[in-house]
Amino acid sequence: MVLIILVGMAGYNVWLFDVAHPLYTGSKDENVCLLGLGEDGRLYELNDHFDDYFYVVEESGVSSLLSNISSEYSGIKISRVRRRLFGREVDLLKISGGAEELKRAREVLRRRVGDEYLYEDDVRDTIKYLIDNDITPCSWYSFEGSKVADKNGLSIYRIESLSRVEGGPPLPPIKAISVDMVVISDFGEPDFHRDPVNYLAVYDGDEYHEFMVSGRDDTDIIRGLNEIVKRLDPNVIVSFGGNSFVWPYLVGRGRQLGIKIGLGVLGHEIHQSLYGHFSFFGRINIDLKEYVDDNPIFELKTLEELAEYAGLRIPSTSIDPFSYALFWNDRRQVLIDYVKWRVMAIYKLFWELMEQIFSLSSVTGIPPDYVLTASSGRQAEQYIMRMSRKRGELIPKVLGRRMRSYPGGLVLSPKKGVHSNVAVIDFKSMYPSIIMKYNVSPDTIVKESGGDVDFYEELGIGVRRDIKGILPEIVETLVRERDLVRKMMKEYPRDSPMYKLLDSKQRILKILANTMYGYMGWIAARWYSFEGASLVTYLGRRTIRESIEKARELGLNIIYGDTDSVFIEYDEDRVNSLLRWISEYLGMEAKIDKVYRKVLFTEAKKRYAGLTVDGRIDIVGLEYVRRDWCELARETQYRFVKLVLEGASKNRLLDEFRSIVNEIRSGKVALDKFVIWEQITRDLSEYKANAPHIAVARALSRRGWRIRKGMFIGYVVVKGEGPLYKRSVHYLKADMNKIDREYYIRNQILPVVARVVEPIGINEKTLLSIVEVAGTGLDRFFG
DNA sequence: GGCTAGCGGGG
DNA sequence: GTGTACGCTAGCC
Repeated sequence: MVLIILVGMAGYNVWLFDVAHPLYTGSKDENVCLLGLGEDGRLYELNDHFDDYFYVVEESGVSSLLSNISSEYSGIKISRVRRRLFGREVDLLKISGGAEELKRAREVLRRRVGDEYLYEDDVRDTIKYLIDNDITPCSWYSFEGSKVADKNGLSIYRIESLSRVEGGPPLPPIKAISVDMVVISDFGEPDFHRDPVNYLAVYDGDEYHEFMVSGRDDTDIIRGLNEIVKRLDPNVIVSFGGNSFVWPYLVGRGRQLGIKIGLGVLGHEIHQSLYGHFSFFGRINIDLKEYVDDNPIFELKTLEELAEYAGLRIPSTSIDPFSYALFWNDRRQVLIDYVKWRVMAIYKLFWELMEQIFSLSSVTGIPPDYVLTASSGRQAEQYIMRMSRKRGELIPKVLGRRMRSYPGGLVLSPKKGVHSNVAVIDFKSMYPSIIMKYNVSPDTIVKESGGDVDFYEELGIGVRRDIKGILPEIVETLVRERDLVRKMMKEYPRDSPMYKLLDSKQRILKILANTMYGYMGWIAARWYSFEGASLVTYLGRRTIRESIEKARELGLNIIYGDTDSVFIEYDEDRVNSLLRWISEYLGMEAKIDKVYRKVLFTEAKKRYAGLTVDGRIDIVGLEYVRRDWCELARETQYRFVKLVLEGASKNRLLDEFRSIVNEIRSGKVALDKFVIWEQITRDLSEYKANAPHIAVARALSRRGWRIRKGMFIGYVVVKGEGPLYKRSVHYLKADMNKIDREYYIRNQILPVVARVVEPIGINEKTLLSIVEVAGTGLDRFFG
C-alpha cells in the first residue's frame, strides 16, 4: 500500500469483514483482497499487493543455498533483519517473493536446513497481511483507491491507502438469511451419496422460503438454494450446525448431482477453509452451534437451549434428528413446522448475538467467518500474534514438546455441616493479576538466578525484570482497553446498538485476559511455557495460603477455600482488615463476592450449597448441576437443599423422602425425568470400559448412526438382569413401563438426598430403611 | 475392598 | 485441542 493520492480516486468508509485472494483483479500483482460493506450496505472487494515472506536463521550453508535459490527463482528477495524471539535478539534472513517461488524456497530450506530454523513460514499470507497492516475485521476503515470493476453489486477497487476510522456507526446495514434442512435415511445416518435433501428452509426476516424433495430427486432443492441466495444476496448466512453438518452435506450432495453449491458472491462455489469452516466468498458464514458448543451454560448444546436463553418462544414439539425419518414418514407436517421454527429462531438469534460475534472478531483479529470455529486457545493466539508483531517479535513455532503436567490451585477440605453467615472472599482476576504483577511470560522465564531476575528456588524458575513480557503487556492492554470501553458505554442508552456492541466488547476483553494463563500452559500453543504456567499456579497457591494464615491470625474461622476464594465466618471488621492486608502486603485485590446466610458442606471439596443474604440458592458441584444425573434426581436434590438450608426438621425431610419414593413407585413420573445424558468424548473403538452410554451409542452405531465426538447420548435404565450397560436403552426407544424404578430410587434419588441431609445428621441407612419399607403398607408404622 | 475408566463441572 | 483439582458411579478382580 502506498500513501499517494491519485487523481480520480474514490474515498469511502468500509466495514471490513474478511481477507481473501481476489476474485477479480485489474493486474497480476493484486494478490490479496479485503472484503467490506459500505455505509449504504454496498459490497467492496479491495485489492492489494502483498509480498509473502518467511525467515530463516543464518546457519552454516544457508547463504550459499539462498544464492542458489535466488538465482533459480528470480522473484525471490533476501534481506538481513533483526528480530526478537522469546525476548532475545536474533539475526535472520528474510525471504520474500511470490507464492510459488516462496513455496519452492521453503521446501528446499526445510529439507536442507530443517523446519526449526524457519519462522513464520507456517502463518498464512492473508493473516500476515492483516497483522502487518494492523487491520482488524469488523471495524471501520476509510480507503482510497482506483476502481477496477463493478460486477453486479460488487465494487472492486485497487487500494491506495487505508486508515482506521473511529466513531463511525456501530455496524453497516447487514442482510442476513438463515438456513436449515431435513435429510433422512431408511437406515440410520443420512449419507449424501445416497440420500437426497428432503426439505430445505430459508428465512430472510420477512419471508419463509421452502423447498421440497420430489420423490427422491432433490436437484430442484439444490438449484433453489443457489437461486434464492443469489436473489436475496445476503451478507450473512446463518445456520445451526452448518460447518459440522449442513454445508458438508450440501457440498457432497452437489458433487453427487453435478451441481456447484455457488453460495458466494457472483455464484462463487463454497469451499472448506481454516479450522474446517466453510467459506462463501463475500458472505459471512455464521454457525450458531459453535457459539453454544463452547459456552458452558448450555448443557446439551441444542438450538432450543440457545433460544430459551435469548427469551425466544420454544416449540411445543422438539424433534431429535434421530427421529426425523419417523416424523417425515408419519407426521410430516409436525416436522416441517418444527424446521420452520428452527430457521426463524436461527435468524432471530443471529441478531441477538451479532454484536458478540463481531466484537470477538474485532478484538481477536479473526474474521467473523471462522472466529467461532477457532478454539479459545487459537483466538487468544491470534491476539498475541498481533501484539508480537508490534513488539518486533517473531511468531514462534510449535516443535518437539512432550506432555508434562504441573500442580494447579490449592483446595482446602471444607468443614462439614451447615454454617451461618459466611462471607466468600475472592481475588479479583487472580491469574491475570499474577501475570502482570510478577511479569510471568514465555519470554521472561529463565532457569538461572542472578542479574535482574526474581528467582523462585522452590521451582528453580526465575523471571527477568529488565524487560516486560509479552503476556503481562497483553493483559495490561486488555485491562486498560476494558476500562476504556466501560467508560464509553456510559455515554449510550442501555438499549442502543452501540451499548450492546461495547458491552460485548468489554466482556470479550475480560475473557481474553483470563484465557492467557491457560493458553500459556497449553501444549499446542505457540507461546507455550510450562515454567510460566507452573509459576502462575505456584504464586496463586502462595497468595491464598498466606491470606488464609493471616485470616487465622486475625481470629477468623475458615470454612473452605479453592484456588482464588476463601469462605470465612463473617466478622465484618476482621474481614475488612484482612482485605486491607491483602491489598497492602500481597499487592493483590480481594473483595467480598457474596455472603451466605446458610451454607452446607459435605466432607467433599468442590461441592456445596448456599442460601445468599438476598435469598438465592447457589448449588455448586453437587448432582443438581450435573447432566449425568436424571432430571428427577436433580430436581429432588434441589428440594432437599432448599429444605435443609431453610432449617426443616429431620422428620419433615424423612416425610418428604418417603413421599418421593412413593410417587416414583406409583408410576406417575414422566419418562423424560429418567433420562441420563452423557457425552461421547472419543471414537467408539477407543473405549476400554463398558459404560451404559457407550453401550447405547454402540447400539445406535450398529443401526447405522455415525456417533461423533461431542454427541450427547440420552438413555434410561430398564428392568432386567446384569450390569447397567446391558439394560440401558436410548431414550427414544424406551418404554415407560419397563423403567427400572427401583434402580432410580436406590441409585439416583437415594444418594443425592443422602448427600445433602447427611451433614445435618440423617444417615444413608435411615433413608435406605424407608426405601425398603415404603409402599409396602408398613411405612406408616415407621419414621 | 481396591483399583481403573469415564465424565462433568468448578475456580 | 486453554490449564489442574476433584468427586463420584460403575465395572472388574
